[in-house]
Amino acid sequence: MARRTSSTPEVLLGLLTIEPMSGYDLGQLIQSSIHHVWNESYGQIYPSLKRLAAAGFLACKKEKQKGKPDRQIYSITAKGRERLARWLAVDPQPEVPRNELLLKMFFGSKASAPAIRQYVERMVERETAVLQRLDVIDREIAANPQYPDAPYWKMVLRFGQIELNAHLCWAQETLAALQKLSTGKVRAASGRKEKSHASK
Amino acid sequence: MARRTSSTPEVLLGLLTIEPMSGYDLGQLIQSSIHHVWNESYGQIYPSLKRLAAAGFLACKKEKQKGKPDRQIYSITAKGRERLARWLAVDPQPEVPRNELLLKMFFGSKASAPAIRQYVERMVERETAVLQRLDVIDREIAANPQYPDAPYWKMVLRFGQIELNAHLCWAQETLAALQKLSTGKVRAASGRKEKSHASK
DNA sequence: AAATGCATGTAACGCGTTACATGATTTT
DNA sequence: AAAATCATGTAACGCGTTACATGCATTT
Repeated sequence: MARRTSSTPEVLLGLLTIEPMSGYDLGQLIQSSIHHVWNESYGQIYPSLKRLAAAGFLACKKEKQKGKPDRQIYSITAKGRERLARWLAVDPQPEVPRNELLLKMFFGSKASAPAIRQYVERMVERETAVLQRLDVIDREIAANPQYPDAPYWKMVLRFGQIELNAHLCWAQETLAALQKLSTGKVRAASGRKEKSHASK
Repeated sequence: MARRTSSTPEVLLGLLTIEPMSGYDLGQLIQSSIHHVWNESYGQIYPSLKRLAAAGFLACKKEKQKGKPDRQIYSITAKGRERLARWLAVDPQPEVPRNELLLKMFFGSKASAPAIRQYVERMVERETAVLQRLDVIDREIAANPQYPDAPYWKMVLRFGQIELNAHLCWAQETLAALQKLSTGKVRAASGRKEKSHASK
């Protein structure tokens, strides 16, 4: 019966080791830091925080604001740190791969040649943009060496840079192969026409 | 309210363009072909096939077997091919990234140094093994050039090879960085001890 | 005698996104 | 006047895995 496998509570615990924050802050921080590695929506964040606080992994202080609703500021407890440590001691499990681009390419002969080329070109656009964003993050990390996790953040960042560059290499190779494939087909077709009387 | 985004029906339609098959066959085929790109469990496959057949995207023939239960052989219909083509004409959407290894590394300072090294070493073991499996698949594709999708299968395969090699490069770099980080810490700690009287 | 494989399927459950609700403040 | 931002939260729904059920045949 589908035992729990989600890391959502641990992400929140981990980010709250940086400093106490509200659910809204956590959502913002996820967007600006680990967005390329992990994602959480508010629909997950708020209920998770409540459960974690109820179980004693987090403490919650209400911060009153004029006009705006109260901010619920959560901070990690000793119990929460223990849970985070237990989770970090377990080897990370590989994700189930789900790559829609590759899936569609796998059925390439059923798609149009321009459509497939566009799959790859769009991917190049997307990932080139991400690479540029990683450069910005790189400078942010370099500017904040006071955080004890900074060297690890750098390693995570390097993963993204190396992987995305590899993807771009693949894209170049693939666009060339697609080109060859379509010209090859055209030539074979016109060749068949020209000497169709000689076939078989 | 969470409109449908799953590609499960289309995977099944796509694989059934190769040849008519049963749900069990499809499960086996997924394991042996696109397992590194996409995954489906029987709990998804069987109900999906039923729905697709009920909607006219697939036809179903019962094949009686002695002893064993009947095999339900599904084949794609013209309507099914249209649906597949419509799906292939839409640009693939990038997946939401969820990489537990990188997530745990992000919180590296809260984990033990040996644990983190092990994250990376285990990944190297896993992905090295996958690279070898891809080599086997490579030879299988080369031995079966009669399938019209074979050139595309090769491109998908190349993606895996290039990406995994990039991961292994990152792993080398990261293991070296982790080494430096821990020796640096040890030196700083022993340095502090030796001239603690001089500190601050 | 017990375990594994073939082959089909259903039920339960956890996960995660999206949509919606609220309400004040600030910006356009 | 309308839209966006801050800030919190809930409800509905689809997705996907796991566990279970069945039953015969073959293997250990």
